[in-house]
Amino acid sequence: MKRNSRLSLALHTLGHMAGDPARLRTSADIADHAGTNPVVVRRVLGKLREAGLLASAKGHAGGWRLTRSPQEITLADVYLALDESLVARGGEEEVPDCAVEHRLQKKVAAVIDEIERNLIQRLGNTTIAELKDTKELTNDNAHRR
Amino acid sequence: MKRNSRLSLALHTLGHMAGDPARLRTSADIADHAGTNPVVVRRVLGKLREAGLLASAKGHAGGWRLTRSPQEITLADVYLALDESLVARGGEEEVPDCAVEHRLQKKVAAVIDEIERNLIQRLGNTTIAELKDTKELTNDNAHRR
DNA sequence: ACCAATGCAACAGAGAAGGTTACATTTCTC
DNA sequence: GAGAAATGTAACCTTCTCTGTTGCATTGGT
Repeated sequence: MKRNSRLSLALHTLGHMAGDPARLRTSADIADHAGTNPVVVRRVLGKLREAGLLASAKGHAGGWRLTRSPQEITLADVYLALDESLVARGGEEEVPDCAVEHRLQKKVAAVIDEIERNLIQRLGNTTIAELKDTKELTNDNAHRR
Repeated sequence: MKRNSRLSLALHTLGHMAGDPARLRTSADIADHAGTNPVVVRRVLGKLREAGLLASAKGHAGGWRLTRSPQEITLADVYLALDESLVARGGEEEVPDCAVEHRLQKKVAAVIDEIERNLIQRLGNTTIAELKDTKELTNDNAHRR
């Protein structure tokens, strides 16, 4: 994994969870499958827990599971939960004294915002149920929300 | 400046050049105005020269100028010249053995590609002439291409 | 000849992100 | 209650990317 690995890791994990929602998975299992570290997994999945997509159980038989049906979790939910932006914003904080700079920032910001909304809307059209294992995928397109 | 500074710097500079296309500007002047370093300016503007948007003259009275009318240079031209991506792609090179990962990459890649095309199209609707100083901006919306 | 500019390579420094270790805490099982 | 197995979290290292900087060769006008 390299870049956007948080989002990739999150979606990858949720995709597997969607295939067997009952199973409780440990961060060690997940890290093993994803080729990364349990702490990294907990960092990422912790964000999803804050957003209410996952629940974690501490202690001996602890682990992670979905809190909703896979059909009710879209890629947009995950994207927003990580508050990542695939669309990179600029410095934003600097108020320019230069007129060109000022006009430029407004123009670019407007485009970026629109693109971001567009992105979220498109991500909202796919659920994590559509990522799970093939044999279960076929008879599942019926109950999309 | 912080992130996306190459694109910002490029657009900022071209915005000023659009206000007075005849004037030859040195990288030192530009760097001074933009609050950065002449070498950084040359790096960025060099990309724009490769793309044919700018010409540079070496030697004593050297400097930079536009090669086309400001109305004929869109933000998309600049964006593409820098081959930057506001939309961050993932690792791309890794071919996953995992079915979920594979399906995921295809889904995400499709969305990203569409967003990127959308972005470029929108950027193509604005020319650098629309960034220049206000007094010259008013009577200039007439000859948009 | 001299000066002022670009072109370019090499390196330093900051910042972000993943990876890693360590440890406290929780909870199940015995 | 003891111990094992899990999360939660902080601290640190490493790597990567990008900007900034220095230095120098080259070019071209005066």
